[in-house]
Amino acid sequence: MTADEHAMLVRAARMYYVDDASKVEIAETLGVSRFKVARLLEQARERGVVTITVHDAGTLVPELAASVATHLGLRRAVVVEAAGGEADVRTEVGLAAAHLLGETLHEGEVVGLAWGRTLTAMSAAMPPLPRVDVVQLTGAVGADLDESPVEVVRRVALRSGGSARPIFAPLVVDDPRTADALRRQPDVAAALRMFDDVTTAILAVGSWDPPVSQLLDALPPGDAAALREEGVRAEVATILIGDGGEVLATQFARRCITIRADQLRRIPRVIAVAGGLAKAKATMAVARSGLLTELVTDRSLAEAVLEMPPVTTARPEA
Amino acid sequence: MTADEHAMLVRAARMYYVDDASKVEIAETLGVSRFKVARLLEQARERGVVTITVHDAGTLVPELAASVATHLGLRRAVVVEAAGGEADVRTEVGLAAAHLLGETLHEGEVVGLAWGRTLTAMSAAMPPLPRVDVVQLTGAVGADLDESPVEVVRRVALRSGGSARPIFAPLVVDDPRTADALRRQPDVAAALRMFDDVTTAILAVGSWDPPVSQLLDALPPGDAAALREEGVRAEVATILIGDGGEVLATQFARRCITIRADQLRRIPRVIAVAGGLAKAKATMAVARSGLLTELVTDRSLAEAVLEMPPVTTARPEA
DNA sequence: GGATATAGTGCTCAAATGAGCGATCCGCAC
DNA sequence: GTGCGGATCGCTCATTTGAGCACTATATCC
Repeated sequence: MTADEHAMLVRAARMYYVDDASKVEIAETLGVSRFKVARLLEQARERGVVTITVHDAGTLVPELAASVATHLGLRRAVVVEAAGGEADVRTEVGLAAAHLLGETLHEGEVVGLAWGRTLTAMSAAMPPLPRVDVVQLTGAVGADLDESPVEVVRRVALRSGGSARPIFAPLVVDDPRTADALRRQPDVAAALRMFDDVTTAILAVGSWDPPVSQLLDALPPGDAAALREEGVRAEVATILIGDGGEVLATQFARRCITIRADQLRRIPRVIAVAGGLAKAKATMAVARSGLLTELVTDRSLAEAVLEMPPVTTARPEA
Repeated sequence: MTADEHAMLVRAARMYYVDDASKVEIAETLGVSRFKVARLLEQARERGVVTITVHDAGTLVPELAASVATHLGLRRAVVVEAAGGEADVRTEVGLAAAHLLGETLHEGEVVGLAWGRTLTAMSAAMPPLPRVDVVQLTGAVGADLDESPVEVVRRVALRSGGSARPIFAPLVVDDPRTADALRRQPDVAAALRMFDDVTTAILAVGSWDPPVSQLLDALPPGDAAALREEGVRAEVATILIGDGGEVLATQFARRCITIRADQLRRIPRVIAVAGGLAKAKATMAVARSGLLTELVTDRSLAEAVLEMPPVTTARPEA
């Protein structure tokens, strides 16, 4: 093909697709028949001079969602399309979780929130909610106020008009004694008592292998290495989980201000929010733990967990 | 907008743009009127759910080319669109240079070739050429055989069916004495004699500030620093040039096996090939040197040099 | 309640477009 | 020259599509 032909291809493509000119107009401008123009445009698409992309990020994939729910023994799953990097995936999955809450929360519920970048994204996209009370399920971590559990709780409560019960205490402290003392703090104790009233909990999934976890990032290297030795592969709300879904009762737990697995198990609705291939193994482990009732995720994670053996021990129906 | 509406938008867009379904078909599938479908598709484009891109890389921009030729005092300029990174720009500009040669070389010419990644790209895209003899204008540099001047010469000669006269000697040696000895080598001497017969020379432009030059990369750091001190800002075929276009006669030149500026000036047609914003200043300097008669470049470099003061000292007509 | 925007919907009719077809042109073998 | 693909071109005719308009539902203000 000559340079002239190519130039004509590009010119026709510009006029048709960018300037919305009709093929007849283009034909007149270029001095060729309208049929020629049609053939040029056809070629332009074949050769990749013109590319048309449909961005389906954010679209629900109900068929996949149904398979995933069955496969993981959950009452419901939500699967969205997501493209791009980790941050984009988090935004999409967070948005989907926000929508899910917007559509399914009932007035008067008590919502428990863990934290993580995905939940930060969720709280940022939260639509108006019915009046619910919101409680933080774990202590606070990290210096970045914008991503802290407190902020997540604040924003969700704001959208609902209900009360917010944050926990102004560190998630992990140096020894069990300090943790006990903190738990006795009136404000903290009030939050912990509220755990028994939670009707819907929202959790992010942390992966330890590969390491995609805000908790893991925040932990002192010594702790992280020791826990990994003990078989930790995933975590939700600072509850540590092994590959087979077993909840690992570690000394570490005594140093954390957070909800316990037995408490979480009594909550009627527990939603995990996690996207991206890297979190697939961890999400599978969490699903096996039987702590969850629902999952919000993206296509890549959904397809990955469907490749793994199904979860057989379903959580009892609510 | 609800998630359902969004899903419908995406679905309609997929069917129309990807599967080439008619709006009537889509209307039937989705159970809405064809007008609704038309409006959905309109929205899809407005909202960026559907994006249409016309890739015009490689298209000539004749208006710019004319301005650049005038501005730089050249007989001709070729300007192409190029998008993407440095490598993409080199490919496009190289392709344009290859086309230019394919269209303008005459049988029996003697073509002199310098080297550089742009010229490597050019030689890779070379169309069949009339029978011409090809001579290498500089010694060889670097370990990468694929990018060596010898390879460039070989490929161009191959496309034309004419003879190739490579220079199997290093471009730079440690002292002038060695260089002299090399220049007396029969094969090298034959090439050097051929410089006087060259009718068309093709040169890449090396930039020293910012540093975008294969020569600069290949030079010992000591040499490079010293030459930069002497005011070198650009180079073509190892001829070193200052900001004002002055050819810098350095001791360094005596250690190089390469064409001299005075020889280059006697060649009737000297084409520089260079693309990318980073090479704009260097290309301008080379243009001021009066060594060139033509330039092949991309839009970004063309627009950049048009922002600089014009070249007043044109090279005499051939 | 009633008047008035406002957005969304589906219609008609004319213009734009695609599918398929025969005409034409070119390169090549005989 | 003659005959034979193969490619390209522009035609007709049926289908698809867009522009503009009238209609309806909903919200909003008086």
